[in-house]
Amino acid sequence: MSDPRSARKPTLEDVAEAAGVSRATVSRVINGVRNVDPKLHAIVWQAVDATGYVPNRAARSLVTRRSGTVALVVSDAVSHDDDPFMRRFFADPFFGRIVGGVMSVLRPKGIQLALQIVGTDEARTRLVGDLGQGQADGAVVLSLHPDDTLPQQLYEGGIAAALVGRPAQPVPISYVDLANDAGGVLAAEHLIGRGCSRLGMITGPAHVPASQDRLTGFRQALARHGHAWFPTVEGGFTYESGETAMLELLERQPELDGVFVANDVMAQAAVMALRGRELRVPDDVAVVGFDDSSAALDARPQLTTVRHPLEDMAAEAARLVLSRIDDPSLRVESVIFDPKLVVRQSA
Amino acid sequence: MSDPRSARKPTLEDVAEAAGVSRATVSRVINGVRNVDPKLHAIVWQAVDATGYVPNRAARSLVTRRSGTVALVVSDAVSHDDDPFMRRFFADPFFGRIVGGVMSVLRPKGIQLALQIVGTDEARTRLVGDLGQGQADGAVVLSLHPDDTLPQQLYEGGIAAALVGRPAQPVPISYVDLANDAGGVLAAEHLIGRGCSRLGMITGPAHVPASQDRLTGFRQALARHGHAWFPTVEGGFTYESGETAMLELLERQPELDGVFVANDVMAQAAVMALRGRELRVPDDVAVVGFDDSSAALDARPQLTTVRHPLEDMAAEAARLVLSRIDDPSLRVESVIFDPKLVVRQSA
DNA sequence: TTGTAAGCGTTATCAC
DNA sequence: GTGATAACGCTTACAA
Repeated sequence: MSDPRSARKPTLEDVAEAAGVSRATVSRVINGVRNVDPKLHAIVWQAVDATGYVPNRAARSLVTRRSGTVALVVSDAVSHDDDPFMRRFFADPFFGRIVGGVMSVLRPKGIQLALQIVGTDEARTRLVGDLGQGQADGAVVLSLHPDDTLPQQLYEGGIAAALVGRPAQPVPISYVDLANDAGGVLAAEHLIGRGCSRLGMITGPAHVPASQDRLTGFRQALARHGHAWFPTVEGGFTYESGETAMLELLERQPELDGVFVANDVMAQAAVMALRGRELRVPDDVAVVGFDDSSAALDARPQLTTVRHPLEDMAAEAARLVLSRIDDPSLRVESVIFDPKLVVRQSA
Repeated sequence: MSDPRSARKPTLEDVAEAAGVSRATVSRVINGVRNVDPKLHAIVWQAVDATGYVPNRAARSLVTRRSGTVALVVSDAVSHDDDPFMRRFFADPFFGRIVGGVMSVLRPKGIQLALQIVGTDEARTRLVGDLGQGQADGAVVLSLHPDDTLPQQLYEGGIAAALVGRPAQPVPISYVDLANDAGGVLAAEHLIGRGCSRLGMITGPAHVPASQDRLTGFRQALARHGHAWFPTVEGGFTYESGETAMLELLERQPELDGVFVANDVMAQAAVMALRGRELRVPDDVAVVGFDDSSAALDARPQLTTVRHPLEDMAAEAARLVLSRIDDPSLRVESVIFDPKLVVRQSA
């Protein structure tokens, strides 16, 4: 074959000719439509092979009105291109784990994943238009901002979509989420179970619903055990903030013997801060993290933590989108995952 | 608007009617072709607005033979769906940083990013076919395995592509890479400059070209300064392996006063291991990492490290692909980035 | 069971 | 400068 770029790519017509049948028959064979003579079946596939035919997606979706693509949309408040937040976001395992989860269900079905980042209202509106036009058949959505309007717009646009994480505002769109409060309960029970009595918590940012829920669950479980009050310090899910928060918590409650930290990265930092204060983990202070990320494994001692099954959740979100594409009349659905406690060495 | 899903989407024809012009004129206006009466220009855009028209990508690319999509291909040796390696890969910031870099150049141009994972030879062959057919106009490729055949296949298929990282086998395809050896030199000079004389290195996996280059650079620089030999231990780029390697290195050279570690994660582990041995960093042993990842910032003391500008490199790879799409006759090009030393506290 | 032919929504080549 | 009109490659009634 000469220059493959200039060479005209074989079409259905070419295959048909090579097989001595009509274009329609070839199409049927390729798409696995029944009512085709088994003999032709073989002949056609042979011709496909001989010609090196590959279906043209554009032509196909033009008529089927299906793109065979699902979009993974990251919707953020403000993100010009070199937005430091987005830089951090992409570098965070959170993003990759979701991609991996979504891929695990899309790939076997031969469905494409198209990545979309929308930071402005204009971009959001355009996205909904593009999706409505069929650029993708549906979307798995990561809505990063509490008052993001995208979920509502997707609903109004009639787009098949599923959110990863409960929407801050109630919207008739399917979503998957983690029972974050149950995670808080798990942490509390474990800490109390091992005899801790002077507890504290390093929370995530107050405006993040998941943070709130973790705190709520932790608080309620402690209350059930008679701990009406405990000190909390708000962190920002970063290592730095975890370190600072731990130190502040220690100041507020020097007798501390157990901490629940809203994510592993901060927990890892907390452990280091405690060691810096000559406090042994878990003997003097027990630490429970959240996520079961690599930070939990990389901490010394390794972190006892609450497992956040992000990959599974993202995969389920993809499944929700797919089933809704198949049958748009399906009712809105939410799937809540239960967190599990992973006991290691820090508590 | 009734049910947006069933509603027929407006086409060029509808806009044309609303504007009182022909389909062709509307097309011209939308695509910014000159030779259009400025008055009509305004009228048409108004009609577009009024009708809520959004161009149909499939129809457009059917005729233009352009998909407006670039693929980000991850080519791995063996990856069935729940392959633990891929799980780790996606959770690693490496992946996300590349996505971010690629997106930063694609997004402003309105080009889609389609993610593709190919783990088997069959998948690779199909991918090349799909790309040849125009599923995407080009590809940014992450080839994870030393004897990956994909680069060669892409070349033979005449696909516009650029690799992130030098291909293990020489192939006439553009790529971007980091001068890893120069990074090794930087580390050596710095360590020697601060007076270290009993040095060692924790390398990456031997089969990874980048690992080799970092070692080579480090070795050559040391040789220039009269250090003919130094102990090395091979790690696997993981925290765990960094910890083990550090301990072994210490056993081989108890007098160690400086280490170069091939990535930050292992360096972070090394620092912890040293502290566990009651050795102060950097006073007793200086540590230089590689990557300037979040692990460098999260380590205590924070890591002096060699910056790996992954985002910039990925962005450049995207640019190479784009220019090659524009002009397929462009010659193969490689862009090598220079690493920089980031001095913090560990050395 | 197979073939014929009518679109799908654009862009691009012509005349006008 | 603008408007018909012919592709682009495929799926899918409808006929045979």
